[in-house]
Amino acid sequence: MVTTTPDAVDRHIERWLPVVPDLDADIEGAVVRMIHVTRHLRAVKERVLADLDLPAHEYDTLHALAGRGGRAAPSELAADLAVAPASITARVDTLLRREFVRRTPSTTDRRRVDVALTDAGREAWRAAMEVQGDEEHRLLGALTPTERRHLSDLLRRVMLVAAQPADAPTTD
Amino acid sequence: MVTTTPDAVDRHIERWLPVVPDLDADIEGAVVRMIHVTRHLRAVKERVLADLDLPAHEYDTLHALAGRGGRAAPSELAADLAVAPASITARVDTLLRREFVRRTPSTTDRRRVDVALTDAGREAWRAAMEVQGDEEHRLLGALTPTERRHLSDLLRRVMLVAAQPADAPTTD
DNA sequence: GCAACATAGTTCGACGCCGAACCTTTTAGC
DNA sequence: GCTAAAAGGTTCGGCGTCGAACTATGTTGC
Repeated sequence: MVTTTPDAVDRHIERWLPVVPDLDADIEGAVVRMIHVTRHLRAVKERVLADLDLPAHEYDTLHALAGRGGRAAPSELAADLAVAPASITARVDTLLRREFVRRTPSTTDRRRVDVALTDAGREAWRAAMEVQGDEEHRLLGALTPTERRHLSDLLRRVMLVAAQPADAPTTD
Repeated sequence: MVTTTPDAVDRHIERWLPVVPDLDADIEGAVVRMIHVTRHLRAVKERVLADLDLPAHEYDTLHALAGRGGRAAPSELAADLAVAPASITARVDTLLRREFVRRTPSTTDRRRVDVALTDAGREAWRAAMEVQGDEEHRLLGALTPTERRHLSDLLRRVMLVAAQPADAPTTD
């Protein structure tokens, strides 16, 4: 007996159960659904930002920059975005061409470089922010506030395990 | 008062609240955690499969193939993997080089092509299957079976909204 | 001081992905 | 039958990502 309509993942699991009998429907279901939801959000974001001529990865970079008050080192952006340093170089290059960002060498430590949001960059970010997150609200709107809290809490506990190395002692 | 240890996402939200005051901590928290967990799983999978000299995307392709009984059309794989048809051509090309797969033109409809798992391919898939999913179990092991069911159910409801177009009437 | 090492960023080469154009075969219309 | 449209795959060109090698600057130990 099912209290809700089956979704694509229920069908996915049903299809796989015969070939992998020892499949935990809840584990597989949760994982596959997280993958689908994140992929969906990314796709919608990409579509929505297309109207502003702003690829998602450029928006992400502006966002990370804004999160640090509008100026940061490439290495900081790389860490915040969980991306290779080489990618930051490339992203900043293209943001430079659109004048969304300035790249100035540090005077105190001449290895360092400072990446700073221009007014145009901050404006583009703000405009994208407006429309951004709407889809997240729509999706999570399927749940009540209490359920959302619950979901967030469950995921936090999963996160904490993820942050621990696989062979660490379980500190129950 | 917090019943669990704060995680990286709690810190993320705390850092962003000042700059985006109308931020729903539970929505943002759930979304960002899903993104982190899926990214983590992908990274671990990549590392684990590296021992078998099997990039994740090749494993995924073998997996999709196995899910269809060992033979499928490129277009079916593209649909199952949510990937462009051109990518399938490339993936099958490299799997061919490793003899994990056979590509035979259909005799009945000569536009069609049949991609089939070889014994070596099925064996590689099985070996990867063994180690695959361990990390999923470890992460979700942070929850009790009941909580996992609950998590999966909450995510299903989110999925169902995602599958609906944004402007569809909410069929409460 | 100076040699050895560490750190910050960039350049380079290779890879996977995608959309668009393309080729071939099949199906539909008449 | 024959032409027009549709369908299945592949090729092509461009882009983003990454790891590794490289350059330039700082730091440390003696």
